[in-house]
This record gives sequence, structure tokens and C-alpha cells, in this order.
Amino acid sequence: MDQPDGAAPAQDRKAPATIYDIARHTGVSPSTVSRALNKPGRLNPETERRIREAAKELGYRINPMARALPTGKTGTLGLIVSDITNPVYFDLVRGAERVASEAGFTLVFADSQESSELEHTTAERLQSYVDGLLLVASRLDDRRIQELSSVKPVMMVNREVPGIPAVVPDVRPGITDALGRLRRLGHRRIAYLSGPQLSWLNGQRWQTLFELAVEWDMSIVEVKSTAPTREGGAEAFQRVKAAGVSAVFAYNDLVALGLLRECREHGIDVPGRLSIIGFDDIFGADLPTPALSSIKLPLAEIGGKAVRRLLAELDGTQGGTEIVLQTEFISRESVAEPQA
Amino acid sequence: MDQPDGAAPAQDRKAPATIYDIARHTGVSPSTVSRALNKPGRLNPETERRIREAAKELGYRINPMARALPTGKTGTLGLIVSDITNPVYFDLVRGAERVASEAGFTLVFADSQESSELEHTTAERLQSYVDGLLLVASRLDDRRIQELSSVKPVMMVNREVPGIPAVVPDVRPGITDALGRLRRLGHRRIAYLSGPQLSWLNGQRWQTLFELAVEWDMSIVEVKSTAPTREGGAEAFQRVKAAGVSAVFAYNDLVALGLLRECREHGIDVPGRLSIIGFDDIFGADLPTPALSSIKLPLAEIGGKAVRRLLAELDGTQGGTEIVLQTEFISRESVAEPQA
DNA sequence: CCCTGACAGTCAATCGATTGCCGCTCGATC
DNA sequence: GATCGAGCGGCAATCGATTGACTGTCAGGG
Repeated sequence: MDQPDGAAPAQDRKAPATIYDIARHTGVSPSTVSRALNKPGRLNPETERRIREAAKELGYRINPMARALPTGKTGTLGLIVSDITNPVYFDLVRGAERVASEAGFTLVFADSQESSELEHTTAERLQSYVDGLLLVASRLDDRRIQELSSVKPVMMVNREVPGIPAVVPDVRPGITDALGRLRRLGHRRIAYLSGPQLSWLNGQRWQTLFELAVEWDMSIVEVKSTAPTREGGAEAFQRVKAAGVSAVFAYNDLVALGLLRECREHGIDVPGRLSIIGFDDIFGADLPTPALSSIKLPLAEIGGKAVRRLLAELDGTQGGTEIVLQTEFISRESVAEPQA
Repeated sequence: MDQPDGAAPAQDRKAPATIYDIARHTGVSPSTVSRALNKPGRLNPETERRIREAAKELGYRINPMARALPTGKTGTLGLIVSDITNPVYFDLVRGAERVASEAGFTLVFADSQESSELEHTTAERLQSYVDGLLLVASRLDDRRIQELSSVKPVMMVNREVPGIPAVVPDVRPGITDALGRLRRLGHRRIAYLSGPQLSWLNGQRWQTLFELAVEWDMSIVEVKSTAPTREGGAEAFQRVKAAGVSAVFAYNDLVALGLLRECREHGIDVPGRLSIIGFDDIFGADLPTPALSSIKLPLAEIGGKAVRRLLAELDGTQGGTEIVLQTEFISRESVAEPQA
């Protein structure tokens, strides 16, 4: 501290109490204090009580850094998402946060702005702080993820990587339901407005749609979008229109929302001329007119389960297999039978 | 580690390299390594080069815990928001994150679920991890905040507390513009659908509206909402309707959105019969029909500035006074002249 | 009466990095 | 040629908590 004396800038902070203070206060040794606080029952109940009391009195708060040094455990988990401004992550983050703090863990949180490079940097930086990492919809390649996981436990969310534990949704139920509905309404030719090539979920969605469409004898085309955002959706409008389909699935609700808005602006009737279905059922999907139909992920549950699973991994109680959660089709106004 | 031998649960993680490894590798002492890495120029350039090289080669990553112990600095900032599922925090969080990571700091992030109690617990827990705390729209009372700030630096965002540095918006420009517009359109009787009593911004908004309305000779009433959410807004519909006003400001966009939807469902024409204006201009405000007008906060900027200011506080270069940022009225379809 | 062992508490090493102080070397200065 | 000081690097203490090994005590069993 090189503060100019006499001119302490802010109020002076009192140094926090340590186990040494408590030890002095109660006339025992620091190691006894440590045990009193961490290994209930190891000590004489009376001694333990006295120590606990003194700790309370002195306002003792454990110093996590100091503890982390010998134990190697920080009590902290890292969560990296691809884009924090995507509402889809709300519930996921909250679910994760809840479970983590119930378990006495702290969540550290970062976003990679859809950049694989930035994600890597961030992951490495975070890794030295945390006990384990949650990678949500990671854009990293398998090798890099495996590297990361050779340093500290890594849990994948919404993505699968060989050898790495994961919590993922099963997109099939939701898609089956949605596509079935379209089919019954009379749609025969549909499009998939796709997302980032590096997105595992994008692959899943396309794959599943494709297989089902083929199986049900519907025709399907992929239309590429430039970005998984509202802008990306809007920008793809002409290509979707040109594809001559009666219904379109969009990679996610942001894209769907962008497309929907653009349709309206160009006087394309939704759902009359084009039915639109998004994925994720984010905040706001129900706001536009027509309200957007979407295939919903149980995000909060995914976040919670992912943390729980990572926590289990941490103390060796590994869950083993991968966890899969179901999706659900939320039908709103953006779907109807195609105009003759 | 009490792993059952022979059955190592996951792949074994290699211990990360330390300065001791580097020291051995290059034949110098650990302290020299430390200096090479932290005090460029202090050492013989050649020695420094060799050490840096070895560090790179061994994949050395500093152990933040170990560093934090002697220095007391963790390189980490805590950010607590009242409700992470409120889209208003997106940009704020992202702005904060960006500045923090540019400065080599890591953001730890938590939400208090609108609970003052939970916020307090969280703040205390976080405080032992971080160098400083950012409290966004805190629901804590002044005394508790001052307590927190006597332990480690605290920066208030969207709230003022005596003696604590803050970054806040000036709601006046946006409100003036919006209210002026209403007045010119012919509105004379307006309502404010208020938010949480503990919210400082809620107070600011009401105060400012009230003063301006009085000054401009418009009548104004406060209608209470039960929660600062869409549900809260919907739930207040009857009370707003009963108030017999031609325009309403809502505490935030979530509330406004809820109210807007409910109006539509009850066949109340917006903006014909009722003009609605929200605050924050969150994601989705432009989605409904009619699109919601809103008074926008420069959230990303607020987040960034708050972090910068806290960082300055940390190394004594305190900015001194409080930072105030301007608001802006975003006019959309939910505002029109009142029906005769 | 001695031994065993449970129990309570202490000692001291350790985690990884930082830093004040010291010592050596060497060239410049008087 | 002795002295001084700058430059370079090492020694060892320190931050706060954890933990294996150890000591001393006391009760109960053989």
C-alpha cells in the first residue's frame, strides 16, 4: 500500500478476522480452530462451541483463497455461454445459479460473444479460478475441449463431445410434435433456416428435421442464415421467400423473430402464406402478432442438472452417462394451414 | 484425494506448472521467476527472456489463489443484480464484462431474486472472493450497504446511497421528452404504474414525473403494481383502467408489456384509448403490436462506466463524484393522441 | 498394575506467489 | 587502488488455512 499518508482515500477497511485471531481469543491453536469449523465432532463439544462463538463474535469469514491453496478447491464453478444477450440463457443461468449456491458454490460467469477464439481465452482464464467448467453451446472444437478437460473437469451443455460428460436436450419430441402438426395442417414443403455451423444444436435440429421429413415424405431445404440473431433472421427473408415453402423452422427464436418481423414488413402473411416455428421459446416469443410458435427447451432444468452433475463429478461420484432432457412444442399463432 | 486406487474416476489431471518448476528448469530461484514475470526490466533481459520462454514452454498459468494470499488482490469483481431474468440487465452485464476483462479482471455474477435478504447473503459470500462489489439496483437498506463498503469497495449502479460512489442515469431528459410529447398530443391526465418501493429508480421515476406533471399542469396518479414483471403489469390492468387516464407510464418495460397485453385481451385500444410508455427499452419492447414506447437507459455504458470507476477506486485513483448518464425517449406505436 | 485405545489438542509442513533485505560482481570515480 | 553504487539475483518470511503425525490424558480391560 503506497497511500499518501494522512490522506487515506476512502474509509479504511478493517482487516478481516482470521483463524489466528480466533485462536488467540479462545486460547487454542489455529489448527484447533480449523478443525472446530470444518470437522464437527472431532473436538470436545465445549471447545467447539467456544470457538464457534468466538468466530461469530469476531465476524469471522473464511478466506477462500487461503483455503484454496492447500486444498486446491475454490468452491467456484465457471459458466461460459456463447452470447449473454440471448434471452435463451436466462433460465439456464438462473437454474445453474440456484443449484450452485444451494451447494455452497459460487458461479463465475462469462460470455464468448460467439467467438471461438474468445471462448478459448476465457475458458483458460477461468480455469485457474474454478473447480470445474460448464460450457454451454460451446463453439470450440473437440480437441480443445478435451484439452481443457485434462486440466479440470468440464461439463458440456447443449453439446456432445466424445469422452466429456454432457447435459443435452432431446430435440426429437418437440420436433416430432411440431412437424406432425404442420403435416396434418397440409404442409408438404418446409425449410430450415439454419444457425451457426459450429453449433451442435443446430446440427441436431437439422438432422432430426431432415430425417423426419424424409420419413414422412415431406420435402425440406436448408436455408443458411448469417447470424443467430434477429438481424440474421431478417436478412434471410428473401432467401426463405425464394425457397417457395409453406413453413419454416428457424434455428432459434431470435432468428424466427427477425424473419417474422421482416415478413410483416414485406406484407407476407404469417401464418397464412408462411408458418414460422422457432426454437427455445425465449422471453418475448409470445409478444409479436402473430405470436411465435416454438420448441421449448427445459432450460432451467438443464442448467440445474448440469451443475449437479458437475458437482458430482468433482467428488468422484460421477453420474456416468449423459443426461438427456425432453423438448416440447409450444403452439402459438404463427402456425396455420397453408393457403391454397 | 481419497480416490479408490486402480479406479481413477476420470482421466487424471496433470498438476499445473508453478514458478518453482520454471525456476528448476532455468536454474534460477523462484523469486527471480516471479520478478521476471511481474516486474519487467528489473532483471537481466537475457534472464528474463529465458524465464518467459520456459514459462511458455511449461504452459505456466499463474495461480490466482496463491497470488491473492500475499497481495490481498484477487483480480475479481462481483456483480449483483436484482433479477437476472429481466432483460434489462443484458447489456449492462455485457458492458461490465467487457471492461472488466479488458482490464484483466474477472466478473463474478449473481442475482438476488428481488430479495433483500438473499442479496445480503450473496453480497457477503461474494465479498470474500472479490476485490470490489457492484450492486445494481440494490434492494438493501443504506446501513447494510455502508457495512459492506466498510469491508471492501462497493459501487452502486442505478441507486444512490450517501457516501457510496455510484453510477446512475438521469431520468429527467427521457421523461421530459416523453411527457412533453404526451402533452403536445393532448394528454392531460396520466398515471404512473409504480414498481418496488425499495427501488431507487422507481422513486426517481415517480418523483420526476410528478414534478414535471405538476409544473406542466397535468394531473398524475400513482397506481401500484404487485411485482415488476409482466404478470405484475397484467394484474394491474383493472386499476389502471379504473384510474381513468389517457396515458400511463409503467415502472419498467416488463410491467408495460404485461399491461399492454392485458389491454389487448380486454379490447382496450392501445394507443387509441390508452397510451403506454415503459422504461429501459429492453429486448422485445419493439415486438408487440403496437410496439412499446420506452425511455431508454444507456445500459452497456452504465455497466462499463461502473466497472471502470470501481477499478479506479481500487487503486486509489478515485473519480470522486458520481457519474450520471442520460436517458432517451424511444417513441414507438404505443403512444398517440387520446381519443376524443 | 500395565497395556490399549479413544479422545482432545498441538506442531509443523505445505500449498504458490510476493517482496523487503541482503550480497555479490563489476565498472566508474577520485 | 580503495570506494561507491548500480545491476542482478537469492534468501527467507509471509499471506490464511489445512492436515498428517504426534503428545498427553484418562478410562476400561485383562
